[in-house]
Amino acid sequence: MELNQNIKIAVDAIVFGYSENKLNVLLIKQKFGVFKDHWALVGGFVKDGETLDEAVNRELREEAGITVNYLEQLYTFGDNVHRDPRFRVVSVAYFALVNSTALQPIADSDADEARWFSINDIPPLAFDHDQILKLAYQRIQAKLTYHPIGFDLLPKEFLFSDLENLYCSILNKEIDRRNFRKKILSFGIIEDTGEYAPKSKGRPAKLYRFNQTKYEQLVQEGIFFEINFA
Amino acid sequence: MELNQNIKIAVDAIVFGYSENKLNVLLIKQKFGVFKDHWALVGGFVKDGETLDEAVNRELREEAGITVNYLEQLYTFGDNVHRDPRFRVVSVAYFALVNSTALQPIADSDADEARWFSINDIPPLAFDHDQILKLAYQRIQAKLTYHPIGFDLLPKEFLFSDLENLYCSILNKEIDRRNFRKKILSFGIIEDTGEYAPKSKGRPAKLYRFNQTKYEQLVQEGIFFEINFA
DNA sequence: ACAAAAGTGTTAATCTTACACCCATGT
DNA sequence: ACATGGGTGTAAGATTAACACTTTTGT
Repeated sequence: MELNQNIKIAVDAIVFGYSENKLNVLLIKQKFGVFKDHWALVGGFVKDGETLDEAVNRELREEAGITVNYLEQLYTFGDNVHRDPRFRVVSVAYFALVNSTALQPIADSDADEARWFSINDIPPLAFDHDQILKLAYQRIQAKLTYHPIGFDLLPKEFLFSDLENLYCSILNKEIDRRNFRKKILSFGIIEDTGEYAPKSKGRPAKLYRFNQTKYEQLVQEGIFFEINFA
Repeated sequence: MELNQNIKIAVDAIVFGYSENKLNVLLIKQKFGVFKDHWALVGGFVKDGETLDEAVNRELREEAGITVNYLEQLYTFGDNVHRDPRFRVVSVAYFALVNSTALQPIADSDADEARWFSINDIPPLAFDHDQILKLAYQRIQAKLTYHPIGFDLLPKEFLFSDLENLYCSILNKEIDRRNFRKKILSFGIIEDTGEYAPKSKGRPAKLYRFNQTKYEQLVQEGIFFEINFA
């Protein structure tokens, strides 16, 4: 057994947020190294006694002062031996969603700067992070069509039109409002709060909330949340 | 940046094969260490200059003398810090399929022994390999219902009933033969060879083959191979 | 002629799609 | 009264699900 291995292991997180009908990605500016002043995903090396999950959460806290709502492993990037110019690094990439209310304050940041970028306006990224982001974007699109992850991007109470716009803007397509509403309501995982949105233009809109308990119950029963529409 | 990291990186492969209407998994007997004489997945440490893909393929060759038909990354196991009792190992698990004709000869094996086990008759496994196998089994079941991976488990020419049995036995359910045939044929990715199977009992059965070219063309067009049946 | 596995169509039920007008409020 | 966004139903079309008999061969 070759114990003389010289490969480092890192984690990276693609954090998606949603605000003002736009999907955003959290990036941090590199402070050191070849990629100094380039934007990059949140990430860093795993500590010896730390699980991968712990490492991601720690980096999210340290670099961006953020706690995420949803976290899943995305893919492990280790087929480009020179993805990091310093030495060989294998990176386990994670896919994260934050509630839009967490979008504003990027506190505790020990990175030079941490910012949200619209998915349509991403600067050149350090390392192979553009590739990782591309995969994450595909994942969020695919996942949205068979799992109700949209709620992890919205505030606790939201309008039906928010949900609708979220689907439209992430999937980049028009959807039929009536069919969408019917489908989502048919799952029975969101409920009317009885409240109305703060007054704005037009007819007042009902506020809805996601019913986590009901959701878990349905998952138990093996229900599949497929959303097919135009 | 903490360069003083003491974590090793390994790859493991869950190799599925199919023969005599049974799904099989390739296991090797451990030669050394705490788990000596336990069965384990094919796998080993990644070499410094080697990609993860190369590492898996090398291990498959060295430990089992096998070349696989389909290989995809499954999941990276790194949340149990003590999954290997010797030191910390993060393992990138791969999911592989081999054509059933490759099932018999396990040549070149530098493992004490390498054998196929029926999925229903798996011995206790070393490390956390039972957990990895469980995930791989879920993956093959899920994947079968939306991707035509069954062909990577069958010989080049096969009977419709082989394909039917493959779905039944992997998914553990009865299927309606007529509806199944209709669905599969509707994709247009398999074709009649014009040949018939070696004579056996009953009416002679046509031999079919998978049309890789047509398949890729359809993927290009964005067709989704969903298979829903009883 | 019979046993064994292969091959084949139709119908009802369900789900999906397409589509347009009224409602409640603020200005 | 009108502008704005919210809320709602129905009918045609497509897909899925349920179902059993005939064909071809070997024995």
